[in-house]
Amino acid sequence: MDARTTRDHIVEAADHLFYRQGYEHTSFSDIADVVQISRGNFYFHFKTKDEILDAVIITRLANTRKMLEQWEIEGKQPADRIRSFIHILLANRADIKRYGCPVGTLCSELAKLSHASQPEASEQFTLFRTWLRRQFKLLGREADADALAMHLLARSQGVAMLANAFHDEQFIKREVKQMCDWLSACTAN
Amino acid sequence: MDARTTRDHIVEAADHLFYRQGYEHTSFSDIADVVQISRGNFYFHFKTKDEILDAVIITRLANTRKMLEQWEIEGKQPADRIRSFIHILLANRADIKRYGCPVGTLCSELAKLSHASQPEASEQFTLFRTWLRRQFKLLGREADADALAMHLLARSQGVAMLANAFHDEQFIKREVKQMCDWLSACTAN
DNA sequence: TCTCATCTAGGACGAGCGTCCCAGTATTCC
DNA sequence: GGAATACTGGGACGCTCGTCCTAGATGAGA
Repeated sequence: MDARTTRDHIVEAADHLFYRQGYEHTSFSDIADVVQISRGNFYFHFKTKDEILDAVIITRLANTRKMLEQWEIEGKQPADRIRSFIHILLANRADIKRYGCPVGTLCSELAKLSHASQPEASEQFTLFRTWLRRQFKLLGREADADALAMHLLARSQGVAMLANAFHDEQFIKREVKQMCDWLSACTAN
Repeated sequence: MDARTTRDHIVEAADHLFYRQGYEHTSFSDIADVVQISRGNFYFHFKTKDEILDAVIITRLANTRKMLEQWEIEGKQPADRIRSFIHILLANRADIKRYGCPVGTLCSELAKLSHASQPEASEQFTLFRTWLRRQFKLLGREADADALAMHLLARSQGVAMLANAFHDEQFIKREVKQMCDWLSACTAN
């Protein structure tokens, strides 16, 4: 296990814990326990907790970019691609029910902490927003593409929030169906 | 200043700080500083931090109930009442932009902390849900009243989340208008 | 084999946390 | 006026936190 992999393990564990317990509620010890290294060793890889957060955010951004590219390849029609976005709610519904949306919950936590990395966390929303906007433009909705992208983002965030609050997976399914119907109506226009 | 008012001041300050900084990030000292009492004195009124949280939630629930009753009186038509709900997003848009929705953010924070009071925090959503459901029933949407209530709740949560992430008040205005249009379409059906 | 950079474990540090105690001061009621 | 009660301030407690130091292990290249 060389330096890179140890570092990667730390980031991976931190990513996992930040999502499930929140950033502030996760301590160095928590992460060290998961990775099975001493807290002292930890310091060699990351000087501060903020550094870990930044590394986690960078990783998440990279993963999101990869996922969006994949959707772009897999979905031949823009509508298919947008449906891929909508369906992450279904794919991750068990986690969403328990922990909410990883993007949204981190953003709002960092906002309350007045944390310097809040803008970087929001960047993940921007990634989705830009990508969705492009798809809607390809759908012929040049004029209101950004508004549609934001609208869809907001709806998925709201669904994640309530599914978490009520611990209700069924609600996700119902709303996903509605969003797909809404998308079809958009295409028809 | 008798016991009741001091206690009320503490709850009021805690409510304020929990919203702006989050529950975990707010310390006894933070609250004591605002209320201008010593931390020792604090202990006389509340034995634990959880007790304060419970008091804050109870206060919020009471305020919400009062607000819903008020809307019920002011709005003659169910659609007017539902519009009152939608318009809190506008009325509180400055705070929402900076701190998100007080209900949603507390719920998701407590969910991550696996806090015992998470269900009580979610109760606030239930209050809105039940109230909205009744209004939709009065609108003649007996069959899908609950789904409509949840849908509207989710949309407002999503709007609050993104407005906070992007620090965008304008987005709130756009989405509020859309929600009102959606409501009109519901009535027309 | 020796050297040097990389990596590790363990623990020290100062600070802040939630909690708790207690001596002292008001206030109320007989 | 005295006693009981309600309330307050100051500070102690044990703990965990993020941070930081350092001696030693490891391994690759000369």
